Amino acid sequence: MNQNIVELFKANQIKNTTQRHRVIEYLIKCKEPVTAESIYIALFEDDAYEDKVNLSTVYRILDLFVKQSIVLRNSFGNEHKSTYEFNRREHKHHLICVKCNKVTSIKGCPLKAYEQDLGNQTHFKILEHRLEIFGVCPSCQERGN
Amino acid sequence: MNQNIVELFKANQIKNTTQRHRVIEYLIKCKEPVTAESIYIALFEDDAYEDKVNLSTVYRILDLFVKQSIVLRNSFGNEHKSTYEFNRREHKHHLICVKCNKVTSIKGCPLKAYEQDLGNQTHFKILEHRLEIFGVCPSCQERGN
DNA sequence: ATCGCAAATGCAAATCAATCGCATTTGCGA
DNA sequence: TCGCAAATGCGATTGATTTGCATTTGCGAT
Ligand SMILES: [Mn+2]
Ligand SMILES: [Mn+2]
Ligand SMILES: [Zn+2]
Ligand SMILES: [Zn+2]
Repeated sequence: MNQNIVELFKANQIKNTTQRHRVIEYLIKCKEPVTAESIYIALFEDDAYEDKVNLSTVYRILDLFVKQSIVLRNSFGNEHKSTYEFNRREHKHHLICVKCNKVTSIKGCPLKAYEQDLGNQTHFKILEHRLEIFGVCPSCQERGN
Repeated sequence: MNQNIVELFKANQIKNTTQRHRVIEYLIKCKEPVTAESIYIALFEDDAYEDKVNLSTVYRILDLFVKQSIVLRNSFGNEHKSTYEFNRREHKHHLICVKCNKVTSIKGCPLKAYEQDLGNQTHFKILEHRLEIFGVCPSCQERGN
């Protein structure tokens, strides 16, 4: 029973259930965004617990976490499935290899000034942005094609 | 029978069927990205033709157009459905109102230099990027909330 | 520590976008 | 005009996500 997670839930008024605990514990360990299905499988295969967490429950838990901004939901490229990642509260973007689909996080944002200008020009109140950059990763370049 | 479209198809070795003609004709008219379903409905309601185009056919036609780069496929935010737009061959981004979901196209790209740097740092071969900016449009700001 | 009960979960069925199999139709080169 | 590969219509299917409902569980109040 990870005490940091208990605190996190308390701070967000989230009831501390076994299932929620396991989901967020797993997401915190993940270095890159994962699908609901892959969370389900990972928890299923985790020998530390005997029970598996129902897939609908995984979805319901993720919805809750996203609503509370504990977790971020993405969907890259034109995939019609979502991926989820623990919200580490750092503004970042993603670099995606079009060959192997590997997702790399990149910190640092080149858009501060641009957003300012854009707000002035369009009279939108700019809130946030999403930037995905596509390319071929070093390994895939080596392998050719 | 729009002759420009006939030429466009010929140039891309696409057989000129009634259904394809109607789909691209409609997309060319659209100012913003639309879903497959909304194309289907628009064609269905178009009094200029008696027949409707089957939804599967709309999807197949869109896949073909996307493969040929005549049409671009997007999916905004965390929507798990795609939108399509005629490829006007201009690099652009989208500004999306988080209240009314209106999508506005914005031309001009602030990322040229950044992509260069990023390629050098990560050794990825950078190919393209997708930038979506979220905010509140002027009308929604007026209406308050 | 126990109780009560609203909230959370499990399971199966439903939904929604997108895709597919197959019988029928159609565009287009010969 | 003909022949036929390619395209379409239509119904069934898939894959991701959501929902209804009966059962279980966490946790505040006793
Ligand atoms: Mn940024
Ligand atoms: Mn750009
Ligand atoms: Zn790669
Ligand atoms: Zn708006």
